[in-house]
Amino acid sequence: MTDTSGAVVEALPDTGSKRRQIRPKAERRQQLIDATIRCIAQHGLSAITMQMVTREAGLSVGIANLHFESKDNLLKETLRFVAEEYHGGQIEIMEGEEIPDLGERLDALLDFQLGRGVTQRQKMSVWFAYYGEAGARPVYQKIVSTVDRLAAQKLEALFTDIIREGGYQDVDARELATGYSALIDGLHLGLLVTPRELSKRRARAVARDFLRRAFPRHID
Amino acid sequence: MTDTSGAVVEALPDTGSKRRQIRPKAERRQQLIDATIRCIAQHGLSAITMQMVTREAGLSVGIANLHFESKDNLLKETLRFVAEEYHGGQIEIMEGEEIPDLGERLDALLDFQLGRGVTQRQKMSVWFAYYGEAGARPVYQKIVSTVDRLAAQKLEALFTDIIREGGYQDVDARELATGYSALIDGLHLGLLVTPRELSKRRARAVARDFLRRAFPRHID
DNA sequence: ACCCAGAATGAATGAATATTCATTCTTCGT
DNA sequence: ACGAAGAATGAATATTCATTCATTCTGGGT
Repeated sequence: MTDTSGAVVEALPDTGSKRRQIRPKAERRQQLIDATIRCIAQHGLSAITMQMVTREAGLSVGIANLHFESKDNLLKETLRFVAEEYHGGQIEIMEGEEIPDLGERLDALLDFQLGRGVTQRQKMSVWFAYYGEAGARPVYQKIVSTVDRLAAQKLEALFTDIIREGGYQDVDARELATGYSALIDGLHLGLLVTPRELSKRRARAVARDFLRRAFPRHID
Repeated sequence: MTDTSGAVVEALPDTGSKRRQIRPKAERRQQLIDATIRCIAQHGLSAITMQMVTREAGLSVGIANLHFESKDNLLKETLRFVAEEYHGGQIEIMEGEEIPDLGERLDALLDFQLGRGVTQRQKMSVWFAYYGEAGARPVYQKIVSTVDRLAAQKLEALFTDIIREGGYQDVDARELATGYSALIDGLHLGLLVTPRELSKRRARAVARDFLRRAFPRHID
C-alpha cells in the first residue's frame, strides 16, 4: 500500500529553490498518480487538467507525457492503482492466516472496508468518478472487473468456510457474497453523496447487521 | 414519466428537409434533456459536448444556450430530471394505496428498482456519472440528497408498517431502510460495471433474499 | 394577406487544453 | 574531473469547445 497523501514537495517559501531534481521513473510515476488522485477528488474527473495534475505534483507540464504517454494513459494507470490498492487490502485480510478465527476475520474485513483508509472522500471520489465513466469506457470496465472477480472469489470462499463452521442452513455463499459486496458499495456511495444522512458509524452498524442476520453465531 | 428513448427526428434521407420547426420552449427543453441522457450514456459525462448533444437532438448548436443558459445548467437540469423520475417512481409505489397488501407493495418496489425501466444501461450510466462528480460539485450533491431524503423517509415508513403488521422483533426500520437502499445502489453498480458477473435475475434474487431475511412472513 | 414576436440557426470568437520538442540540467560511472 | 545518458523543463502549436449574436424563418393573430 503506497502512500497517497503526500503534499507538494517544493512548498517552501519562494526562495528560488527550483533546483531540478532527478528521480527514477518509478518514483515520478507514483508521484503523478498520487497527484491525480488528489485532483480527481477535488475537481472531478471531467474537470481534470494536465496542468492541474503536474502543478499539484510540483513538476512541469511536460513530465506527464514523458512518463505516461498521454492523459488517457495516466488516468487509466491511476484507476488501476486505486483498484489494486483496495482489492489488495481486502484479499490480504481474507486469505491471510494471521487471523485464524473466522468471525474476527470477517470483522477485520468490515473494518477495512468501512474504516479510515478507504472511506476518505479522496478515495471514494476516485472510485465513483471512474464508475461513472465505466459505462462509456470499456477499458475502465475491464480493469475494475478483473480485480473485482478475484476479490469476489475470496469472499465467497470465506463465506463458505463460515457457513460450514457455523452449520448455517438456508444460506448460499455466492448469493450472500454478492449481496454483501453490493451493500458495501452502496454504503460507500451514501457516505460520498449524502454524508449528512449517513455517518460512518451508522454505515458500519448497517453492514454488521447484514452479517449478523446471516451468521448470528459469528458476529457480536 | 416522460419518454426518454426518442430517436433523432430529422433522420430522413438528405432531402434538404431542413425545414425549421418552431416548438414551445418546454418541449425543446425536454428534447435536449433526452439527448443529453443518451450522450452521457454513450460517451460519458467527461466527453460530452454541446455539439454532440444538439446534433443528437437534431437541432442547431445555438439552441442549447437559448433554452438553458449554459452547458453547466443543461447538465444540472438533466440530473434533476433523472433523479426526480427515479425517486418519483419509487414514491408513487410506496405511498400509493393502489396496492393494499404490504408484501405485494414491497415486491412492486423491488420490481421497479431492478426492473426494465431503471436498469437500462442508459439510465444507470447517467446515475453514476453524476455520482462520480458529486464529490467535487456540491450542486449535484444537493439535487440528489434532496430527492433521496424523501424516498428514504417513505421507505422507512413502509418498513415500519411491515414490522408492526408482522410483529417482527429485533428489526430497526431506519437501519434496515438504509441497508436496503445501499444494497439496491450497489446492485445497480454491479449491473453497470460487471454485467458479466451479475445478471438482472441474480440481482433480484439477492435483493429478495435481503428482504426475506428481515420480513420472512411477507416475502415468498 | 400581412405582420411581428420570438424561436431557431450557425459562422465567428476567444479561451482553454493536450501534446511536442529543442534546450537545459543532474548524476553517475570512469 | 569529465562526459554522456537520460531526466526535466516550459514556450510554442494546433486543436477543440462553449458561447455569442446578427440574421433568418415561422406561425398565430388581426
